[in-house]
Amino acid sequence: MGWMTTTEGPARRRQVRAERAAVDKFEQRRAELASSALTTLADRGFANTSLRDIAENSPYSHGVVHYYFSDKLELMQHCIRQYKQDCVKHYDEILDTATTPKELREGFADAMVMTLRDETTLHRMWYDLRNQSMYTCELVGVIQEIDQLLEQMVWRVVSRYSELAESPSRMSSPVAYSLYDGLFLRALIDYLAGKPESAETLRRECAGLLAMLCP
Amino acid sequence: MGWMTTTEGPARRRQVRAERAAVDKFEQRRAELASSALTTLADRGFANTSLRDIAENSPYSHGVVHYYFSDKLELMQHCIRQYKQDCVKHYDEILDTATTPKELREGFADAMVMTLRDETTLHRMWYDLRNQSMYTCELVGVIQEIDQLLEQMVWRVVSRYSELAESPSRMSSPVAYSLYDGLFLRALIDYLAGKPESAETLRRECAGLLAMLCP
DNA sequence: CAAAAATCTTGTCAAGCGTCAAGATCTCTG
DNA sequence: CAGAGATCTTGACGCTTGACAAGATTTTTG
Repeated sequence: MGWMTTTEGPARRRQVRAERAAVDKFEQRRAELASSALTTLADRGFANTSLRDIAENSPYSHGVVHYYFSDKLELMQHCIRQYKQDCVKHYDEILDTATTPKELREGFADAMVMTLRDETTLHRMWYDLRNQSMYTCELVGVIQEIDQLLEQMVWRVVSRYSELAESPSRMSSPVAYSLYDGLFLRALIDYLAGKPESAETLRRECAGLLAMLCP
Repeated sequence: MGWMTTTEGPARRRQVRAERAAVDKFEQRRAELASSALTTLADRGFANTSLRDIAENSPYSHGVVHYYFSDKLELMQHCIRQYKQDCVKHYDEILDTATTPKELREGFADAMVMTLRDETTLHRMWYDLRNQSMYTCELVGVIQEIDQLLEQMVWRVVSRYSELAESPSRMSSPVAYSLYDGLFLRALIDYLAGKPESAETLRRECAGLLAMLCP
């Protein structure tokens, strides 16, 4: 046994390494294209994004898309999964650092406002894709994954707040998420409609809602 | 003076009537097309609806659209305004009939559930169009009109509830609307994803939120 | 280094889009 | 009823789309 048998000589090992490298490269290209797609989707919207647009925002030509993805839909799915990985990063560290209800309340509200300001178009895209999933059943699965992730994030905040405030939450996890989602979506729409003050409004509302959920 | 001068003889009056009839007919055709457009948008979505699709759901051929509308966008705008007229009808009568907090709470929750069940695709379309308005600034105006209408409707319910419960509301009008919108949108997504039980969940949540807003 | 495999570019295809214009058809007017 | 005007159909246009295939180019293999 061990790693030096007749069937696993140096040649074989080299081949394995090569295969792994090839796979990695393949996945890396897919990631690259998906990233270009995210950029494009963010500023042009699902309805107005063509595969050529996406390729133009990448180092490659339009034909390459079909080399790495079978379909426009498959690209979209990969796209959304990729978005998912970054979308709740900031929030968890707030949970760890906050030690008082007030701190958590304001930290969370801050984070929401930052998200609104710094990732405006990215979240516009999220809502656009989620809407698409109401028409395109192939997207339902991936969208649900992210929705779940976001719900869990909100719930971690709410239940931690409940701990710190020593008061039980008055709402279930899905409801808490729906409410915060409603607030954020409204703020986003207003923000994009040319009302920058909606950011500060969102801050107050987020903090207020948290206080309301655990009186 | 009066209506029988030399310039306003029978001929003139007939002409006026004809003109009015022509105008009415013109407006009626626009309404007819807008209605077909609403049907089409509701089941195919903004991204997948062409002017030919719309014409196919109408008694006319595709060319006629450009006889009554200068533009696809103008049709959309007319469309949305038309949707607006029906979208909050049911709710006001609940306000008039309810005499106790419980009655209002359950009446309102009922109405929301009915809307979810009976006008599923129509409201999917509403969210689709509202999303489009984040990319297409020509739509912002009309969308805001409806958003305002919906907000006012929610606010009438909340403040009436506050009266009946003899307890001041803890939330502003925009916040109340955002929260209910969040609940409804979530229920709609789940409902369309094949979870009919989300209707009953929505009922409980709507009633619960009202109770929470005015403790 | 040469053959083979992987990767990328380019050009093409049919289909569908919004828009428009010419002319058929219907309706009203004098 | 004849002519005029309003209304509607039909077919066409230039363009974009997702998809694909043939071949150029690069990378890997023996």
